[in-house]
Amino acid sequence: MSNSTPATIEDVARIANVSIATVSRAIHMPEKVANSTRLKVNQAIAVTGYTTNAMARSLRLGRSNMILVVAPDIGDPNFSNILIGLENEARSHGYGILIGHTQNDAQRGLEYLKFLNSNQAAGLILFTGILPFGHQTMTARLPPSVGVFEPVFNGGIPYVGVDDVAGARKAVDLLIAEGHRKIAFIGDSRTRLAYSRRRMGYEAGMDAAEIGADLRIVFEGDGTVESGRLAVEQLFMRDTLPTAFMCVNDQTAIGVMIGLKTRGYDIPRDFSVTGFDDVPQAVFMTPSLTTIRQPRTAIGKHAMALLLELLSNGQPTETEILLLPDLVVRNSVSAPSRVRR
Amino acid sequence: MSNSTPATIEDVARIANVSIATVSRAIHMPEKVANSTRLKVNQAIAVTGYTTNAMARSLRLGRSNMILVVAPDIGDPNFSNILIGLENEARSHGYGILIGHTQNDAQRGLEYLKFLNSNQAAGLILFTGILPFGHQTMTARLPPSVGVFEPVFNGGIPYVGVDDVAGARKAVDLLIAEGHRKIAFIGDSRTRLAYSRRRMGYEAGMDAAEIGADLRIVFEGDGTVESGRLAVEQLFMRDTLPTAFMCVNDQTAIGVMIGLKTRGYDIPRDFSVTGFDDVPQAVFMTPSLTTIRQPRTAIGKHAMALLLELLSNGQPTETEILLLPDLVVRNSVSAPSRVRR
DNA sequence: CCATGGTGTGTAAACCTTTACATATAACGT
DNA sequence: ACGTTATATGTAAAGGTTTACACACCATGG
Repeated sequence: MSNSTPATIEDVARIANVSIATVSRAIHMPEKVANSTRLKVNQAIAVTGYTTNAMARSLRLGRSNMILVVAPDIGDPNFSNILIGLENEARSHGYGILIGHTQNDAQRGLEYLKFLNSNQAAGLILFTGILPFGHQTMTARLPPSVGVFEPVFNGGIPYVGVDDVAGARKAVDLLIAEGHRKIAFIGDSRTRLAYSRRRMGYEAGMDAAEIGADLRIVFEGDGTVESGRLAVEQLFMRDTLPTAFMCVNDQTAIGVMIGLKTRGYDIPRDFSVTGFDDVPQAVFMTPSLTTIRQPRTAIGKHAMALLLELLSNGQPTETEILLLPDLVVRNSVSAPSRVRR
Repeated sequence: MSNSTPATIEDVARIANVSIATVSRAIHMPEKVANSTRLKVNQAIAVTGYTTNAMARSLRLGRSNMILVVAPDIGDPNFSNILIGLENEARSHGYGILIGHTQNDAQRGLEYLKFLNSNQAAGLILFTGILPFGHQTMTARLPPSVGVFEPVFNGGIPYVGVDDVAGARKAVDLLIAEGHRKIAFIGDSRTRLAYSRRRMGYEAGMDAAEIGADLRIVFEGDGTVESGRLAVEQLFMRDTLPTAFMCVNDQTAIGVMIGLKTRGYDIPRDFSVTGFDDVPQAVFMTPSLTTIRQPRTAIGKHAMALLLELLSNGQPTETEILLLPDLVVRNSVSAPSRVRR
């Protein structure tokens, strides 16, 4: 029972008085063994406390039951919730999850490539738009892979993300519904494709409301808190000001709010602000931030489901799954005040 | 080269014209093989792109090179940074990290126990004070293990944490140095041992300043935002109020600040507030929160180093490592105002 | 009664390493 | 020259599992 070495399939076979092949079958193809035998085997398993040695199994099968998740930054607030979705889905199908984070370092990426090459992972989930494997990327033999959030640069890898255009549209539509016309978009078209798409949502919303280019203000930031603050500074130097700031993400929105508060303005009385992502601190801001919530757990779940399908079928059913994010209304948006500047 | 199946040690042996044993030795005990041979082998490895099959290796060696990290909540802001420390240290010693989160569910815990029993992990890092393996805990055969943050209930498992007493002492000393005498401690003696220790730091600081029991106020909360808010409500109903709130963690401090702001008070002019942990949103509060920062990455690094030592030595050098946390001074503390209430 | 087929089980090979042991060669001291 | 020792390499077993193949048995249909 509490022996020093774990029980093997052979121990079970001896006790159940069958061959090891039968034990293996009783476990993995129960319908192939007689009821009476299956019973004996199960009892023997209970007695010995046997659990199958995953290493031996993986070796024999030529594939592991582990899936590698590679992310540039584990600390990213998006990450942990997506991970929950990934993990739940994986576990319910007998897979485990292995996490690697590259910190955008090609050297570290290579280690994961080696890891993959040594067959230690059956599949790969990528949290970055570019393969983190340095210059060997092109020749790399990858296991079935799925991208999260962004299409992976090297074609042929399906991905699961969020419909950024539709999400951004929800934000701009809210502002317009509240009566705003002159709405600034504080964006970032360089770092992430998702950010460009959010801009598209903004433009589409403005188009739909037939708000002309003269009332549109687009500030190119870089998605950081500081860039939001900077945007406010810059816009204040110009002549015309918006009544609302639609920000490409929550970080930027936080920066905008800091900038506005520093200048003594009240949000949302003087200016409305929206974000995107719903990071954890969004709810703790004063005022709490109206934003677009990433369906993080769902993204994880879908990504893993897609990967598992890939692992069994070999062919992806879909090459792109976009989930619809929700608008979270909090206190940073109101109707524009009549008396303004 | 880009074959369908990965190269094995046999391929390398054939090309280098040596036996597989020599290849294995050239890799793992280079000093045991002649220079010329080593060269041939290395070339052959380069040609074939060989990487050793981790599963076969683990099977033969009877242990894996993976370490399981079990945490109740991956989303915990403390988690990701500790993970970075764990991961860096592990990787530099040839180990990989596997993450499991139990969501405090015994069923899930059992799955990890099975996982451990099947030898898939060489060691275990526990992020919880209790073994998450349900009632089987007592009989469980565990691999070398290290706790993080808290001593693990089942004795004999060394742990790495933070010196909560000293950390709390820093907070109370700051308040006293600013001139506060009547300092309330909003605590939680039930859920985590760490929280009791912080209380001890508070008492020690008050003792050292010779502040009597009549000026000490202790409110028992439960470490949540809501309990902080509640504490304010309750204390306002009593006669005497403190000039400063020392909170057992940042969540509680956030609640206290919300409570005070709701009543129209200004922080830190009317009341000073301190937290503990330095969660990410602490810096985004208005005012930003003065708190005690957990040395998260260092905790991870030390925990893993201790585990690796256990894995090689078998015996822990130390049974408890306490790291000293830093005081982070922000804007939620000032001298008590003369005119009050 | 025999041919056929289905069902349940066993035998043994294969997956890829590592390493104890054996062996071959070289170096050295006498 | 020969025994002794050190050095370098090879042979083969072992680790725990899965599964193709073979086999035994029984039922069915003619």
